[in-house]
Amino acid sequence: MTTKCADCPLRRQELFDRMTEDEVRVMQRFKVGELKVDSGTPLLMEGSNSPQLFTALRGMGLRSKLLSDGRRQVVNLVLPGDFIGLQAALMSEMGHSVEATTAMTLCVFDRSEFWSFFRDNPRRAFAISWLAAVEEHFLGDALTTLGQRTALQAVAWALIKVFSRGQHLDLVHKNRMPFPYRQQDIADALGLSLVHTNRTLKQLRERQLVSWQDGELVVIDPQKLADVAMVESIELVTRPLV
Amino acid sequence: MTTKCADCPLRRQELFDRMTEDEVRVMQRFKVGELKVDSGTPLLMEGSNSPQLFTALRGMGLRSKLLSDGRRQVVNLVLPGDFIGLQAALMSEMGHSVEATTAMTLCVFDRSEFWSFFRDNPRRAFAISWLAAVEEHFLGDALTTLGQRTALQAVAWALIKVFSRGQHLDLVHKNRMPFPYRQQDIADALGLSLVHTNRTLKQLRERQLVSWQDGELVVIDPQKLADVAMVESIELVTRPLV
DNA sequence: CGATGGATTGAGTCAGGTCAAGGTTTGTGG
DNA sequence: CCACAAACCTTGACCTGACTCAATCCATCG
Repeated sequence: MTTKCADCPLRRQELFDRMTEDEVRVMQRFKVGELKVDSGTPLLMEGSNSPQLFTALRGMGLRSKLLSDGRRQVVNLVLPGDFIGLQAALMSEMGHSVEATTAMTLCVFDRSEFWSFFRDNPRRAFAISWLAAVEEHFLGDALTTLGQRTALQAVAWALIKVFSRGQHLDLVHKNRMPFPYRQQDIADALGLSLVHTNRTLKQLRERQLVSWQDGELVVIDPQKLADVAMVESIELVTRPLV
Repeated sequence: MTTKCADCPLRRQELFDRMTEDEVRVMQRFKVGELKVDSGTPLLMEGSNSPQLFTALRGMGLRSKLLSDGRRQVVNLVLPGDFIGLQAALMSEMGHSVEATTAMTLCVFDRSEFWSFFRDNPRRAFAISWLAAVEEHFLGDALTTLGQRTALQAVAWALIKVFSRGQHLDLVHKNRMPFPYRQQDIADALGLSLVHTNRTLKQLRERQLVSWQDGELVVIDPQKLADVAMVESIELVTRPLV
């Protein structure tokens, strides 16, 4: 039994823009099913032209690129509400791979329907472009982190960033949120070695800013962490859900 | 006297997708004028909500973000055909600043017309989203460069990337293209210090791969340069022009 | 109970950073 | 036409943040 878009638990969160009933109907028609995958499952491959597009409903994942010599760059994390396959939909090739880090539930859309969906629903089309622009914005920030921040600032930046996303998704309870990634994932996201990432986390722990163990992230003082990260504002911007 | 979209010199280049006559008319209606600026002129500021959007017609520029302590990250270069202000159009705030490096000529569009333009012209809307996706793709590559490549590979990557863009724009003649940036710009783009960028360029020069002086970039052996950069393919993907 | 995947820590090295000093070119005012 | 300044490029010397290599520890699991 798949979740009806009308009953979508995500749409209720304040993070996501309100949708008209019409839009909900349109989404429901576009949605062809639901997919449940185990942790570790690859969802899309870099360079592939997937026939399916997804929206993460439950669970977490990550987007990454592989270099020919095996080095890996984690491009972003995937959290509930994230649209997966935008590049495949618009261009026709993914620029990165996506895999499930935890078990995930995904809404499935049919890529072949994408163009008519886009053409006939300008408001939804705009929402999709909006998502692309947000991702571009995020990647600009990430680039700045890798290029300009020190390891300490970078790790702090990454953690405050996910934590803030977690807050908006109601994943945070009493400063705690589930964070099922490995240190290697964060290292690969920040262009740091595993060892140095580990030492840097230790430093943040000793400074009483964060602790991260057993898949749980605890941010003791978000503001102080943001200061270390040199992040100016952590404001809520509502976003469309697709 | 402004350039008519019908006579747009860019549209003729094979890099850009063909447009229907109807699309050209629509673009012409959306275009409100032309802007000429001197080198060094700021075009859009990070965080601003510009009333104007642009397409670069002639000249080069760059996109950058500033950190609160003055460090700068160059996010991308701006070459003819690039759309400027996408983020302002879709979200309502730029994630980076844009400035002219050389004198530039820009097509000017009215942001307040953007939504109706987007709504009434799904094919053009799709083209815009396509551009956003391409930018996202590029930024993923750039992130991988900063995160995983060595300084030598990174500089090689940056140079082969612009050179390849230059080729598609007919800026290259006999392996030479205009390249009006400062070494500091490239350093800021790659998260390297100026000094190290300079030494790295020297190495590439000594290896007979590239030379760059007096605002002119000469790539002696593109394939070898791509090898150093660990770039697999440098293929032509046509793109829409807005 | 050994095997496997992750986290942690120590020791030594190096890629890339910082500091500092010229060199060149271009533009400007006297 | 020259002197001076400003902007950029280049090189040397030295330093350090982050990397690599290598153990060790700890859970989980078949």
